[in-house]
Amino acid sequence: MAREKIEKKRIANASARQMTFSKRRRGLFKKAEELSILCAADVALVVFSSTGKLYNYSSSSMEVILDKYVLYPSTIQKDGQQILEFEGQDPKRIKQQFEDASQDLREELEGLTLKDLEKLEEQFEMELSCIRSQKVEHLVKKINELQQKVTTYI
Amino acid sequence: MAREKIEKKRIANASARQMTFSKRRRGLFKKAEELSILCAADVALVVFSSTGKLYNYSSSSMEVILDKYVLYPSTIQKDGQQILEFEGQDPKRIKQQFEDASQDLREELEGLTLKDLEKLEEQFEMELSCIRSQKVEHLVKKINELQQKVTTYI
DNA sequence: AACTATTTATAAGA
DNA sequence: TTCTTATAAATAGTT
Repeated sequence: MAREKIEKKRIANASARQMTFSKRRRGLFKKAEELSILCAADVALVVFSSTGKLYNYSSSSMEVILDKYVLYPSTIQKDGQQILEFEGQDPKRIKQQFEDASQDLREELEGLTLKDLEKLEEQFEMELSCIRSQKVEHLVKKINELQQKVTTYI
Repeated sequence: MAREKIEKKRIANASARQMTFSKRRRGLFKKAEELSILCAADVALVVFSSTGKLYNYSSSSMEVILDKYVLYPSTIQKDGQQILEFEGQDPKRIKQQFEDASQDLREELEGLTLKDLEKLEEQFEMELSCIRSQKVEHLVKKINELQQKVTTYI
């Protein structure tokens, strides 16, 4: 896309290839970021140069996106550990996921020591309180909205 | 990059956002493929639309690239989803893992409805009680073992 | 690292 | 949704 059109195949000259890589890599990462911002998409991009150097971008947490990829319904389901994925899903499916997760959890709990169990318990309590505060926040928001409506119509 | 320049922020209108997503996604994937071919680079691209649909591209095997990413020397190994594997691990690391998981959870909770939150709460309570009963069972077992020892040595 | 002639991508309109 | 087209952006080769 410039002085001349180039063929869609590996650039033979190594230094030209390196230069093109450097320019196009920047372009690609910029486009990835723009897509994620403009369209509220979640984007993960991993690039290894031909010399093995890593470049990566992710609009949120790389781990979260890659986990989401791995656990995507049509993607091969290799491990059953994911218990936090339920965005925009059918409630029945969420329920099933939780039941599966519970089953997995029970199985995983078998081998743990008491100390492990106590740590886990503490952790779950933290997550529960996290959910509860979110719930409260949600309710507060709703109440404020109603309040707003009421004040508007008085 | 067309009739008008657009601001680098989330497109407010949903259908315009969808249209832009569709166009730019195609563009991004094309650029990713070009980079991999022209520059002999290994590229993995994962995109989730705001509606949760997955699009992905990889110049070779997605799994191989992602593994390479995870195992890359300087990549921070946070492992947010692996919350049940901590036997023999550094307590600080476990703590960090849990904090990361909580953070992820908080982020994921943002978009949920009250009903979703209530279901989640219920679920976490179930899992918590599951852990607790496991803990009790563990203690009972330990007590029985001690009892056994005591009876043996009397 | 900068420049610039072209090619590409794409926002808005049809 | 697909096509068209004016304009913005990316970039290949050059300096």
